[in-house]
Amino acid sequence: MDNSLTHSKGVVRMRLESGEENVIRLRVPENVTVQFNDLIKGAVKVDSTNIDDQVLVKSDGMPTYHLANVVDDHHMAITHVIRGDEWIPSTPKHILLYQALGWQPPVMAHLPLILSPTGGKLSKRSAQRQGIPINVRDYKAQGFEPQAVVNFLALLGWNPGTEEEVFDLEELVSAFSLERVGSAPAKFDLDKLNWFNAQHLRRLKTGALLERVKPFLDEQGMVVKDDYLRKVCLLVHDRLQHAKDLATQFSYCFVDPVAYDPVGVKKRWKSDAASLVNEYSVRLNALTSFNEDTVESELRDLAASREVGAGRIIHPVRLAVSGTTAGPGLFALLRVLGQRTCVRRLQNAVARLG
RNA sequence: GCCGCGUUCGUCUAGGGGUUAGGACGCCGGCCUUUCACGCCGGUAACACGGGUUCAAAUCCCGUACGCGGUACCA
Repeated sequence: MDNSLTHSKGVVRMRLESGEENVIRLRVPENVTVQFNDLIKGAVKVDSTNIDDQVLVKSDGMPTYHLANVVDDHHMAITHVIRGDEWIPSTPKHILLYQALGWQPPVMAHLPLILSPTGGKLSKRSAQRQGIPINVRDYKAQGFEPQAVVNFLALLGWNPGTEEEVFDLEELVSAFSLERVGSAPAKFDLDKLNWFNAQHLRRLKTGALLERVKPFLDEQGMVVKDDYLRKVCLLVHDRLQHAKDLATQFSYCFVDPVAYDPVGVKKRWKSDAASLVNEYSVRLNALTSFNEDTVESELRDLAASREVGAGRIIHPVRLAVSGTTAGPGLFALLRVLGQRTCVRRLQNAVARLG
């Protein structure tokens, strides 16, 4: 020990006057129990022998966090300190400081930590390795709904006491209380976040969805008129999990398919496909009123006259028009794509798939 | 090492002396359907372990194990 307590006053004064560097520490009382009542953890007790004499003012004259924090909070009249679990060990130091300064400590609440899915705290590095966005910017870039992220995070450690779990911000604000925050750490679950995202996306009105989705279309260099985009949104709204899905998974709503899913081709493009699709395209082209009903009755009519099941035409047409085997109801899709586009794509597929 | 905080399905959690231990995500099956989603219905799966206390313990107490955090003139 080399401090002012271990030397005579004379020596201390001499060393001070000689300009020797020094720090100012908190003199932690010996053998007392420092206790505080945490709103989340309950009573936390620490023996003062486990607390070092904390540096309060560094040798360069700057206060340490511990001092600054306490002084700041007091002067700002802070009533509640709500922070992560990792601060629990320094809280007794702060309590001691409040006592030393003769101030009333604020209410303390220590939130459980968010852990990586593999355990351990969710650091930037561990998160990235597991495909978990870490910066708010990354959540935006990946098309996460702000409300979904907040909702998901809020339910990590807190629960409303009911079985409700999808909350928008306002609902959350009125439902939340520190009393219902648990004290065990929680692992980040990307699957569940994705689910929350889909829930929140579905709650969006079409107009709002439009705005969410546009940046991702821009990113892909897709220029789309609002009224067409609106129709597409109406068509696929329930099938989106992330805002960017429209520009990726449903890109065929905006550009002709560049390839046809090989598995789908094998399964659905039978020997009579080209002939059926070709004939359907001729019929569509001749339509004077192009809507869901007319494209459907043309198709069923064709199926009947060729004596095949409707599926024998529906599946190849879907493949021709979207390049995939999955998607919205075919007739609604055709209606949205429009007559010219449908005819063109059907012809292309006949030419390319034979 | 020492100090602290934790431990209910794989994950998020409800429940806190007597419950068929509830819900959600995921997964599996079914229904719907031209496909895939959505939706709906059903299934899978948990009280870390050992001692107490008690008529009765997932629930209260102690210990162990395990996990996490903190141990700076960082925040």
